[in-house]
Amino acid sequence: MPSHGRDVHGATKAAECLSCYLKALCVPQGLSPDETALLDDLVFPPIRLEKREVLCVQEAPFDSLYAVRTGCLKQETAVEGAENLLTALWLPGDIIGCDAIGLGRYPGTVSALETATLCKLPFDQFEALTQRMPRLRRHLQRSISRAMHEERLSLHQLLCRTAEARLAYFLLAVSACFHRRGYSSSHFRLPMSRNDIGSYLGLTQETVGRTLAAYQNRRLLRVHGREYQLLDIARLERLASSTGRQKKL
Amino acid sequence: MPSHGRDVHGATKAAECLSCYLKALCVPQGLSPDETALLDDLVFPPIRLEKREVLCVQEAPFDSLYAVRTGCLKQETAVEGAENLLTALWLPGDIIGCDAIGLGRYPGTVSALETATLCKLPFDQFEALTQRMPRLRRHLQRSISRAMHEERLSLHQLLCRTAEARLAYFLLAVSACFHRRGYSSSHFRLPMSRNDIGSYLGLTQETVGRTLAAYQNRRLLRVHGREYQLLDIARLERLASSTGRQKKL
DNA sequence: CGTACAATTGAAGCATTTCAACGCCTGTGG
DNA sequence: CCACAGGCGTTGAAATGCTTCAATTGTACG
Repeated sequence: MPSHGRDVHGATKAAECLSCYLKALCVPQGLSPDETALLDDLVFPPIRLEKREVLCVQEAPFDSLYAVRTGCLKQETAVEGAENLLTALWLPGDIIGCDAIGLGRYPGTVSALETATLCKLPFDQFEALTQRMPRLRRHLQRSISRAMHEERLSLHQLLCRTAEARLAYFLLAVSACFHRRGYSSSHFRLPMSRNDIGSYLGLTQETVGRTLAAYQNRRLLRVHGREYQLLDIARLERLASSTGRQKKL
Repeated sequence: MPSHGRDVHGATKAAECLSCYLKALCVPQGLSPDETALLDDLVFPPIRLEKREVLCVQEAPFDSLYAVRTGCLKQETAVEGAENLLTALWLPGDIIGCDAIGLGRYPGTVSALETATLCKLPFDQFEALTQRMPRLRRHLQRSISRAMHEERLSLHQLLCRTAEARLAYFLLAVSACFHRRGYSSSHFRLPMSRNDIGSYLGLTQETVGRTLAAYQNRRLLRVHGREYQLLDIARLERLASSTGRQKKL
């Protein structure tokens, strides 16, 4: 494990972190300048991952959280008796590793879907820092709790929905995420294969493709490879929040 | 909010909590006697909820965690555009409210499926206490992180599985939970209606019933109303860990 | 004993998977 | 330059599994 503190990167680190447009998402609001400086010391200079490069492998000991600055990463978990399952997807502003704290190991293999940059946050140092900055820990705890609820709710909703509703839900979630980061919410590139999407939603690649084609015929969106353009978000939202099935009275 | 500390219940509280067989699950291991005493002060005397009684309603401000001592509770979340969704299920030893910390509100209405007893843990006092006992907070954080991963994984697995595999998975999870608490793992009462189970797994009540009947015909288990007896756990496990579909190549 | 709710069963329709075939693009090696 | 392989996406047809709807039986509780 590399040494931390003010090393050769010391001069630029604070500047980078402060200028990072994700700052508000990674760290709690309302830290004093002193506190901010302390946190900055922890954050390593951004890591760059090329497409298909691996950040961590399943079962590797957990040691760091990572904040996504740019790009898109996926987590694949191998479960016995089945092939790999795409269990998580991270876009800019997300924090990787929250699901590894309890286990002490990374619960899946994380790799970049396209060139990505990340901030590394060694967890033991982060923990030590929270002794002096309780807000920091509370912030993380809240994020995790919130993510837990959102994920629980969305997955339970998806369980009883048709492919049509699942995909609409998924695309809108991605769209909302991009929007929050300042990107366009209606026009974006999602560098996942149909297979990846299917694995994430519990569908086959054929069904994903067919459903996208059906959307296009209905002028709800346009897809070209992995470029998506949402044309009628209101209608997509209606699709996403219905089960997709004919009402049962 | 009721006052805490050594009140009329002061004399019995510590004794109750120490004798609770769930203690190892609620509190971190290795606390000193002093620390244990401090924690005991926080825990209210067990609350008793009758069947169908409500612990908290959706959107109510979050103020306490609850540890389940006996009984079984469910969480129903109302989402617009659909009927209620059963989003969580708690058995003895589980902690209620982890998904409310981030939101600051309870994300669903929690009610007892049968008579239940609970320990109430006011969260602000718990937070204050963690200042003196970092282990306590770390313990909670780990539990939450672990639960997050387990839930993420299991729900993603369920998404691509047949009713047969979903039910087997569910019954084994319940069985394992009872086993961990010292109850029989093969013979238990699960006081949920077919509808509840269906809502939790994203199936209809008819499918749940039919699948249970099919299990019975294959001598995998016996069901009588809400009494379950697992006869062939090994075979159920094989069912649960396969998708239930004919292999794709 | 009767009502209300829960569970079961049957039949029909629908959605998704499976399997197979094809087109497209990219990179590789001749 | 072309030929070709491999990955990815698309499309079609058949089979499977689940839902829907409706009718019936069973069970709990006044």
